[in-house]
Amino acid sequence: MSLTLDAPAAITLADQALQAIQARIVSGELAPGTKLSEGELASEHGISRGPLREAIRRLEARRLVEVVPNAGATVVCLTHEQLLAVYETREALEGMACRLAAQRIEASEVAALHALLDQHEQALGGAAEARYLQEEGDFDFHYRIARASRNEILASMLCDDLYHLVRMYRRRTPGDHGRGRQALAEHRHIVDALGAGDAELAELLMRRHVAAARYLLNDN
Amino acid sequence: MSLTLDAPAAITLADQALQAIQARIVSGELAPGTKLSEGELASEHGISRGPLREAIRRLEARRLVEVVPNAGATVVCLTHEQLLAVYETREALEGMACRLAAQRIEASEVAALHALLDQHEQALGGAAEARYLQEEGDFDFHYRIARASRNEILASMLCDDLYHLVRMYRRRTPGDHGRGRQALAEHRHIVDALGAGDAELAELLMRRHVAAARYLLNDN
DNA sequence: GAACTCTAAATTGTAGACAATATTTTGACG
DNA sequence: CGTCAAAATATTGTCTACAATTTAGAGTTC
Repeated sequence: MSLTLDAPAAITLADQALQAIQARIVSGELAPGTKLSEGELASEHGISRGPLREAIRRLEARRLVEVVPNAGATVVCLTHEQLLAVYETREALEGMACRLAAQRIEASEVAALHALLDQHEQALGGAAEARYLQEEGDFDFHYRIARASRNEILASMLCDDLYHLVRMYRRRTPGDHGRGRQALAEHRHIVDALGAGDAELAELLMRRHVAAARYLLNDN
Repeated sequence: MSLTLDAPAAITLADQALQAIQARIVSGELAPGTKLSEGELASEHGISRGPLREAIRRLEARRLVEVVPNAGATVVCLTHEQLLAVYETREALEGMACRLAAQRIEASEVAALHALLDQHEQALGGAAEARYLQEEGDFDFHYRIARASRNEILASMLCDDLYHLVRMYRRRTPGDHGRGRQALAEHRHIVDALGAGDAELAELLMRRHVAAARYLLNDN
């Protein structure tokens, strides 16, 4: 189960560097605020500065790094307000994605979503390590709905830009103790709305779902 | 009156090339589907291939060009479905921007928006050439609301990505004969909702406004 | 005459060297 | 001792050259 929405088989060195560095940022190995030296990173990845610069600029476009001309790049360091802004944007985009998905999703995809939620339900009672898989499963859920919108631009903005930021900061927020069950119930209602083709309801439920996650950001 | 949301004073050659090529694409000089040869463009702009490649990749991130590894870049050529997708995404983002703006906009900004609309009203009866200014004025209106959302990510997605695509394809769609007055009326209602701090209504009106523009895409 | 193959030209990907700018260190002065 | 200034260092921006891949075309074969 690939979580990264059909990652294009990295052909060029810049592509490989992009994916490698992005993974290091999202995993936390390269913490927010870390300076990214071109020479250092290039030798670490065994490539020249040319392709590495290209990777850095693409990470900048994805909002994972910030580049100051003549001064270099640093891993993005979001303020609380900026993280709220990410969730506000998510709410708008995921809401629309869910609305469109309700109109365009296939029955087989709805069935697959229900199966995914069954899986989550079983993992919910499980051990502590199941928590990690559950978190990733949550992203899988949202990825699938983004794709089901049949809107490539919308899906790309969510999957290529915002989700990486959310993952990056999720491990830093305490939150969701006992929210697993609640989130699962919300997911189930969303899939029901998708299956019924109720676009209005699907959008409403998704927006509430994302908003609920946003409210948790304030309790820390 | 700068329409490009605080364009950072182009310091680096790559920045200058980005803005120059972007202008050529949006204006139609570089038509959709045009092959962008690195060597050719580099000599045209009097720079080396290095900075030019960087400009190309940033245009790719803004969805104005498409790059195929080892094959080169072409100016993006949207299908009708993809253009609809742009408007669907706009509806989601501008709706949320308008909702947030209603909560955060300052009285002086509301007054400035009314003044802008007064200007449009006068230009409406005017000559044919006023049409052009009116079109640009429409973008100015939307830019200001995006900024008033106080959400940098949301504003950047609209101003840096989507609006360029919309401008690029607006000149190709026949549409809005006599829609000027209607659009102006919608704008006025939106500003009224902003001034009243009615977030729900502001979002609803903006979404309808964008949706109305989208429907026009089908009549050609 | 159409289709395939192989060669040659052109274009993109990458590496390394140099120039320009920022940062750090060192020293002097108040 | 702290602060400012200037040189030394390090880092980024840019250019040129080379390698790898794709594309165009000539030639051949069926």
